[in-house]
Amino acid sequence: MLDIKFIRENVDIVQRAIKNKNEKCDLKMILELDKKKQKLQFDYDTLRAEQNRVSKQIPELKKQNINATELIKEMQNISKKVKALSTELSEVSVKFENELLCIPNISHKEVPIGGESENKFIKEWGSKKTFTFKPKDHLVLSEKNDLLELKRASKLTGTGFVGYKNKGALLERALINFMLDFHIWKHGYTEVSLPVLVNRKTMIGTGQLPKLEDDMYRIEQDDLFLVPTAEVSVTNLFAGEILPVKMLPQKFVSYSPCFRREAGSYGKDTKGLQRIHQFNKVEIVRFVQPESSYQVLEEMLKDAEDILQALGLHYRAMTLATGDLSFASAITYDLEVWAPGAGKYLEISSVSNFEDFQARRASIRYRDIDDKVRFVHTLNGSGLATPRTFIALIETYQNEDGSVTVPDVLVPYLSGLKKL
RNA sequence: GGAGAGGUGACCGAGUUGGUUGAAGGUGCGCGCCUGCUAAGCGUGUGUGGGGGUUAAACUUCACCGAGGGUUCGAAUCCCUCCCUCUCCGCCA
Repeated sequence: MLDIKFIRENVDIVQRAIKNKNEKCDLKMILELDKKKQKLQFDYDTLRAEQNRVSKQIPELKKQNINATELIKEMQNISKKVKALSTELSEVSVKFENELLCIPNISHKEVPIGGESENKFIKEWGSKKTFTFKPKDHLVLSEKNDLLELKRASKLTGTGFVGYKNKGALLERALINFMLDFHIWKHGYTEVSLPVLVNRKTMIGTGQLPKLEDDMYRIEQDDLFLVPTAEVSVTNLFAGEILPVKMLPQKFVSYSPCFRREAGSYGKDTKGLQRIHQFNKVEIVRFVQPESSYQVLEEMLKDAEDILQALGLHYRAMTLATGDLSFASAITYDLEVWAPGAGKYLEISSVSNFEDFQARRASIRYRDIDDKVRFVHTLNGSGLATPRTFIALIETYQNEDGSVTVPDVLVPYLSGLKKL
């Protein structure tokens, strides 16, 4: 959420930000609602002050045995007016708040403007592996080694739901543990394991709602949502709190299943593990003071990169252009891992700085050394999602006979198994 | 799911015949003093958000005692709905 004061004073900037992110919000209406709300608030306050003042006199009069029925009668009118104003005010306020929640975050000045084609290359690590044979894709390799349970899993739920099996299940579990351990012991994150079912307020806090309701799985009976990422539960951990400054920074790593309806993306990258409705991910989240968030963003990018490097997977890093940037993010780096069998890069991690956008929505603040209360900055990054890591890994480490060599760092996590 | 208890400021905890209680008291924390030692004492200050006001403060006003409604001239206090926590029972892993 943006600060309404900022919006009032920077209408052009906000308008441009909306356009750059291809959002549709009626900024003009929001400003009108804002004005209307302010006026109503003023009228209400004035009348209430009067009401409070007189109401205090009544017990005084009674004490002195003076008849107050006249005065009370008078006040009945004011009471009615107060009620009417209050109703109107809360109606306008609700409308205003709802509209305000639909304004996206403003992108950082270094973010390229435009659609996906404007995503900017930052760097790459390693190089596309060369093979003496034609590399197979993950579907063929999985079939050959009995790693996945695709058809039967979709029987259970539907298309877009997958199962891991045999050494494939082992490998996926190994990846999760390896990544968790890496972030905990090498990067100093604290692990949290939180509910994957969250309420509406929580989903609003991180910015999934109201905009993306159609992309979320919802349990209608209880009005709960399945999280699309652990970011949601972890970021909202401090919702509504004012943290003492000594509690900052906080760095969390959390493994969770993620649920995404992927509404409107049917037919795109649907093969195997590429785009699925449920997958596992290890997520890193940080709460920091504003002045350090951009330095921390770089650190987090490196944290995600470290995993790929440890696994020996070639990747490149991109800065997402405004049109590709998520609603709540100010800047996002995407890591794209090379999948030799598929012959393309797969988005495997997003590392984002939300600045105070989520903190405002979820009201996550801290008391600074000067005793002022300020919003924290929140950041998160995938570190990493397992399905595409799985793809890149088996495609990269495949042998001509279709077997897969386990990279050294994962061997201990596979109980010494060196080949799939 | 059934029965009961409860949700007040950073924390603990008063406040239920509605009215100087935005909230006693305590703890913690800030500042000052005293004293000097493994600490204590004394004084003083200490919520958030919105509006007005100021160069900035001061000051002023409104709202907030789980959330939302209602009753009333007036509600933390009464009524209704919902949420959450705890205890016991049942059920299930």
